[in-house]
Amino acid sequence: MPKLGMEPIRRAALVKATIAEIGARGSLDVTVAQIAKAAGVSSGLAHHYFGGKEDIFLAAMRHTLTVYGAGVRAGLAAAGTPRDRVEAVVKAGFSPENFRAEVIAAWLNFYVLAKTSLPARRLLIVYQSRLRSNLRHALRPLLGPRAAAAAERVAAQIDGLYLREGLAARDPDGARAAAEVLAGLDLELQAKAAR
Amino acid sequence: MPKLGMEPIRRAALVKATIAEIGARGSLDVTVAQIAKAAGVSSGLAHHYFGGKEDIFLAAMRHTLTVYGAGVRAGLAAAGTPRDRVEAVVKAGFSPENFRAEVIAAWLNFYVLAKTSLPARRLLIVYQSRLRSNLRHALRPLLGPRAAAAAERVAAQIDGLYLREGLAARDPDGARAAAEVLAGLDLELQAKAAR
DNA sequence: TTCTTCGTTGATTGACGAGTCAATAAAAGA
DNA sequence: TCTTTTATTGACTCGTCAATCAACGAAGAA
Repeated sequence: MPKLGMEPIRRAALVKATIAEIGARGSLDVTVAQIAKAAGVSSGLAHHYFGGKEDIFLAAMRHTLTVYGAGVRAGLAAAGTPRDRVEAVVKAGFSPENFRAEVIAAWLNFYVLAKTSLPARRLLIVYQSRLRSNLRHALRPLLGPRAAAAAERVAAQIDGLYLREGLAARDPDGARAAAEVLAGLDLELQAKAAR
Repeated sequence: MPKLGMEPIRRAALVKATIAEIGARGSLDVTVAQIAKAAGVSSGLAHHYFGGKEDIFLAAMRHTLTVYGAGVRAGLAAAGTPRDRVEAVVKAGFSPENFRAEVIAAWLNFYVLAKTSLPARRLLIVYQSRLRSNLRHALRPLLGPRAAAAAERVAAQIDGLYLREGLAARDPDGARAAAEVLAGLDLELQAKAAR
């Protein structure tokens, strides 16, 4: 059986299974055995490729962050105007890829993990910093010195909408959430114009 | 020893200890034994007065919600102008009483619990509904038909700021967070005025 | 005083789960 | 062919923790 080079395949399968299981059970108390089973391997193998449970979660977290980051970059690359750039950053967070029940449940899990795991906390802080940085840069041409404060508000809105959606899924495609944040953005622009 | 009427005292002590332990450990994996010890009683007693661990958490949740609700009502009662009413609702969430590391950690815990426990989910939904309702009513005189959308944005900002503060405490008295939300509120008012 | 009820303890049980380990099997290399 | 390396399993160990339970002490009732 053992064809060589299984490692990346297994790792990917386990990461995917981790997010899927968290979402499916709706619970964050997922056991290694459950994850392994969902990935079609034994629990021993999960420990073999990852050091332990926390490493599995961290890998899932990195994967989620990577997917999100790729979405942001793709959106930015396709954006023409500054306004497009802002929309790209906002919409990346609410894209069907990221704004799914499983992924949102995983995010919540990461916040919990970050309470006790230093690497997890670092990862989350990196994400938050990037999100704010992206928003600031995209908003700068539109709002000038007001960009920083506006970025904070928009970022908080995004996080808050994630939390709400995680509690009671009612916006499966994320369209409403994105529209809501962009409506808030328009307020920032109007306030600037009114000066 | 047993003086009569211990039940409410013990329940209160256990609820308080629950929130304190969650905050102190920084972890949401708090054991009944830890809570009981912090409350100065045995683990058996915790099971005696509450049915089980989940009931203890639910009681702590209800307590947190009650404290928060009382804060909102007190603020509203002291508010004169509509603007004061909005500020009261916002500031209640960031008052030193509610916006403490322990309480924020407890909130995160409740969100996790809500994923698996129906009563917990219901309680959180009640809270969210109340928050939005309070904001809508307070904003109505200021924004008219725009009040509902503005309330959603403000509520999302509040939740998002809680999440951020829970990750890396950097705003111990909540002053910055409250100011940030109120700055967002001013945008809503300016946009209305600019029509 | 005797009985009942409330308050309280801590040892115990039973379940569950993370992580280990010895064993097996298949490919690749010598 | 023989050996080494990689892949894989599942039983086992060890610890933890929620929940139970038998027992005890103290206050009030009869």
